[in-house]
Amino acid sequence: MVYFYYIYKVMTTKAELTSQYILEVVAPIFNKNGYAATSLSDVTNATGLTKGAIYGNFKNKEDLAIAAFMFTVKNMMKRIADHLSNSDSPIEKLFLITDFYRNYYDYSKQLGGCPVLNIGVDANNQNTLLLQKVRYIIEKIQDQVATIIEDGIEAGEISSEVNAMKFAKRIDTMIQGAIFMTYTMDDNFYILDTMNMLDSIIEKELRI
Amino acid sequence: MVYFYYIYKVMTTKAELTSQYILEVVAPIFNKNGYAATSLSDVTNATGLTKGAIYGNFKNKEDLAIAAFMFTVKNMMKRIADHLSNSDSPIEKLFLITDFYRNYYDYSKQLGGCPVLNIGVDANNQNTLLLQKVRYIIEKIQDQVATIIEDGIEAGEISSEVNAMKFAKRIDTMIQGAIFMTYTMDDNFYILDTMNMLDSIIEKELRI
DNA sequence: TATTTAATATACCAATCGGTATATTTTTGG
DNA sequence: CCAAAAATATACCGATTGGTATATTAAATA
Repeated sequence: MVYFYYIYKVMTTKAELTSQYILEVVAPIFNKNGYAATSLSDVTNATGLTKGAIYGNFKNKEDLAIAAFMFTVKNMMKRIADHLSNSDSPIEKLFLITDFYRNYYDYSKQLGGCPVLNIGVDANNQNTLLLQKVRYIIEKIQDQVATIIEDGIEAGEISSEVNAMKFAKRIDTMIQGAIFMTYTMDDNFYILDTMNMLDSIIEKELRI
Repeated sequence: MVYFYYIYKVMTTKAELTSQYILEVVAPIFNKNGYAATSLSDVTNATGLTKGAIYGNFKNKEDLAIAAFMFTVKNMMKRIADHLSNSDSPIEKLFLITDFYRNYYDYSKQLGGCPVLNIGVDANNQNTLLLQKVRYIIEKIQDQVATIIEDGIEAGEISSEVNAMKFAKRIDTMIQGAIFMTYTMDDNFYILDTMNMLDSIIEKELRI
């Protein structure tokens, strides 16, 4: 069998290539179904591999689920970072965040839904390790938003009276609520309306 | 065995009494764990009953899960209705809603979490019947909030320029986001901060 | 190309899954 | 209190669960 050697050189082993492939295929399934509702048959059927291959690359089901969550989240956060690179202005970056989430319903469907929402709810009172990962990601996202706001204050774009972290948490909370409602009701109104609302809040309460 | 006959007269059959008992015990378990992660052993262990009793009162696992969800939601909505009866003023009722949710974290923990959030996420792409029930409840809640706003407009308490349904959806979206964040991060800040925010929005954008 | 090593497939494990047919017990109405 | 009916318990079903030990195959090295 022939591999892409330039990738192969970076990945070094075939198992790492297989691990990557497994995650690509399996991540949306775990994200969509949740941990308990995803069986190893689902995994082997979707990948076309056997249990031997799966357990050769991942310690157990939990290990695979965690890796799948991190895989999805890293892709998503890279995508957001790319989008935010479209402006150097902190306040414009905030508008780019709402802009990103206006297309989030279509985009996240490919991932099997919003990983933070789905795994956050699924792991609560179920899987401690997975829940820890979700919390870590939420904190990371909020830190990044808070940093943008602080940069905006330093740059003189945003009022210095704003509590950056508190505001970042508010933005995050409203976005997650909108995502939940849009998915549950299958209605993009919630995301679009919330992003409009957030834009006007940023305009009124943040901009100097 | 001796029953409470005054209840017994209302309930007529012993099976209905048992059904009620099963739901009381099982509803928090389904709400906490989700459908797939709740097994019939969980149900029989928690109730101290056997499969015969469970399947004598409910058609199957799905039927039981739906009944459990409706049981929790009806209790919750009665509780909200009771709380809102503390005022006759529509705008005061809106403040009573945020007031209710300020204590929601502690209260809903007894239920095994927020049923709308938990089952909404769990049933998405998994259980069609259950998802339909969740949607029905969300619409019902939003209709009730919209009616309060419309009553407020009629009573001259709320600006007539407000789109009642749109505003009700916004309130609902923000509350659900706050609940998700508070549960996932195990931090009541999100609910408390969001309720403060909602209060000031009601004050600024609704009150005449 | 031969040999070692890594990766995957196969076959199997006990335990548990949701569900059911039937036996037993409990409750009900006369 | 007794017979009929309702409700619950028991014992079982095939299928599937996550996981593993071992056999086989593919890949890397020399």
